[in-house]
Amino acid sequence: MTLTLASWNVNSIKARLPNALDWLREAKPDIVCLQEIKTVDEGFPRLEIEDLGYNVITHGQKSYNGVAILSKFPIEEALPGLPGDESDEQARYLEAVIAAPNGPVRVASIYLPNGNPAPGPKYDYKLAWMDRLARHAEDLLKLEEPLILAGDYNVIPRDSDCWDPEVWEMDALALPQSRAAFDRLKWLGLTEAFEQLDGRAHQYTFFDYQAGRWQKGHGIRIDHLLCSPQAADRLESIEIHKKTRGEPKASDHIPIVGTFSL
DNA sequence: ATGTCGTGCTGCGCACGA
Repeated sequence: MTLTLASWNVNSIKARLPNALDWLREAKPDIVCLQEIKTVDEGFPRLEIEDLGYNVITHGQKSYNGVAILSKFPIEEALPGLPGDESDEQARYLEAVIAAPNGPVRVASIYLPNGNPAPGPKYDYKLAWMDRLARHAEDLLKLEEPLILAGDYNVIPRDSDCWDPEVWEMDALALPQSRAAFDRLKWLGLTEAFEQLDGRAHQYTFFDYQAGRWQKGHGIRIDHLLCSPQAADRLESIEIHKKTRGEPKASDHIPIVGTFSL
């Protein structure tokens, strides 16, 4: 029995609906973590996606951000919002317990703040958010269950995860403090799926719309699956569905899909 | 230095975020 879990920043689910439906029909992932749905819950095209056999939960917001989880299996619990700051109004985190056939799997859809320009208040917010994520992940790891934190982390883990490190040197996605905060998640005991099973350089999940980045092959790898030991042990493959980026009206992000023997 | 998308209002072009 295998379980496939995907993460995809769709950059507006309404603008991306035809692309998303096509990809769901073709890739048939069991669980999908979506980011940047850019709509309130009521605006999410729930019926169209339910028609493909998914249960749907959303944590939406007007215009910006917003995350969702789609699951072919029942969703037992929905936990919107990252703990640790009651005053944070940005919809960037949605956690769920999913009743997979071989037992519960805990999943979170994560849209980590971009943080530019750095330094500045937006970068401070990014680092504070990452600190909250680490503290929450520490709690979740104590549960010792299969856990996958999937999303747009807005962190380029290594220089070889972009086409030109000099372009990104001063950027919030690649600054040493951002990488250190990402590393901290791994030191807690989370395994980054692509690094673990593939690890090749220059395998990108994002190509900016601007400056012909896609045409030039100038991308970055910023969408990641972070797995607890109970999930990492069961990780069988990891794939970046690059084809989606070449479709008309594509998202600037590409789905990343993990297969687990769970 | 710039490039392109998507959203929503100050609205039919602009500001903002990425």
